[in-house]
Amino acid sequence: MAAVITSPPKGSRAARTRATEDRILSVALESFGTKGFDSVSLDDLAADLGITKQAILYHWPSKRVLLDAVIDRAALELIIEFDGALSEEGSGWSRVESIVRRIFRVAMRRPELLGFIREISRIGGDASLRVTADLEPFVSRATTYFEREMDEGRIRRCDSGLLLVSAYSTVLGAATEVEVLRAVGIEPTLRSTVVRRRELLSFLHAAMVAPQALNAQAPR
Amino acid sequence: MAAVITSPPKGSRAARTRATEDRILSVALESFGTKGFDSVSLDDLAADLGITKQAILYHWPSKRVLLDAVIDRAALELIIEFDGALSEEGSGWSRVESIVRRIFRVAMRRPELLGFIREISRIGGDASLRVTADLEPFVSRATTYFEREMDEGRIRRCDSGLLLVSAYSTVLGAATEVEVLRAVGIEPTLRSTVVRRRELLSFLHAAMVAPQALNAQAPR
DNA sequence: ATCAATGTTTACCACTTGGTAAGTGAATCG
DNA sequence: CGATTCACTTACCAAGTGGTAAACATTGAT
Repeated sequence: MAAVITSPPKGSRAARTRATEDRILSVALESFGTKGFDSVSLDDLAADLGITKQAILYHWPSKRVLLDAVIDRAALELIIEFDGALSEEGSGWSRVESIVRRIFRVAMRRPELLGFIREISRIGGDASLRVTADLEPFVSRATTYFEREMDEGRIRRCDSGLLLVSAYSTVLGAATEVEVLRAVGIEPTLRSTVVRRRELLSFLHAAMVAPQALNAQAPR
Repeated sequence: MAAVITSPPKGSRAARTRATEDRILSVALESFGTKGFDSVSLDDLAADLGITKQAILYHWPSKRVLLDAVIDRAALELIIEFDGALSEEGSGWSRVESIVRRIFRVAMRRPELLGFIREISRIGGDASLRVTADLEPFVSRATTYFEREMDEGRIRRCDSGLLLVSAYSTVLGAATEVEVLRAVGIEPTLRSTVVRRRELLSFLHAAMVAPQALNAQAPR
């Protein structure tokens, strides 16, 4: 996570540099996430940005290093999107529900972000390690949260890591398999998304909520 | 689905040709499924096969046409893997359970097959259309099956297409997100897979089985 | 005004890409 | 047996790849 938080004087050269780097990272994330890392050349990227490829290589010495920067940016955005959900008010289940809704919202509005994570998983190697490292604080926070919920009996006791990944992959799968929807003749509409989200919440509720948890209310 | 079923005389030239084409398709499916279509050059492919790239281009006029052939092969294998489950004995739920077990088995033994379908989804365009067309008979069969189960009250009534894709993407997600597993510090072992499959079956059971269905038994 | 640092472009390079053309040795067929 | 078809290789090619070098324009400090 190399992102610097402190912002330089507005309008300064440093600020403008950061702005173009931001623009590059943003377009790269979009392209890598939807088309795949190898399918996007630096020339493609530069053309999309209205600059030359050498301008990109000025800011990062190679395409591979640029990818690392995009990974950091993607992880940061993911954490921003989801981390807040962990701090929200409410009982165990309602917080889970809130996380699911967030993931669906992200999957609908920023499909390239989740697609990018998936792409990184496929690239494997150092890229995977990097995203793992970047997301570690969030994962650790989520795990701790689940553990506490279990301790207090609001969630059925189970392996918290497994629970996290099950929930993640389930939601991600359900939220992103748009092409599969098309394969069965369903144009992905808002309505079908709502239906599937409701189904999914019911799934998760059945799987996670401890039977004796009376402070958690079943969905639908 | 251009695959010819009739096999020519064994040992004949035509048979040997079909054998190398088979070998090429097999390696291409493996490579495209794990590394992605654009990440695998014809030279890479040929090197893996111990032949030259022009030998590949002799059998298919372009990389894109080869992809179509690989799509057909992947769809065929998928159908072979799953279609039998629809014909199996048992009540509504036990058949669903059997399908889920099959998908998990495929995800464990042939990850590149599911990875390839996902890759095709990302490529989109004609490739997606082709896999859609190839899988249509199976999808239609599965949908019909679900409709009948609903009519007979063994599965809760809902949109059968949505049910199919929900089940598919949920299972696929849970079965294939190995890298995400690693991200939360879980080395994918046989045990963790078993646990996740059990969780998932419980998910699906809750979502699909009609409450009044007494002939269906809840898992675990 | 000057000058150095900075961000970007033009020009270029070695290498890889998908694809073509022509040649070659073996199997098949008359 | 000889001609031919077939499966494949060697030899190329034009376009595109990531990356380097150097020229160039703009900014900010002196």
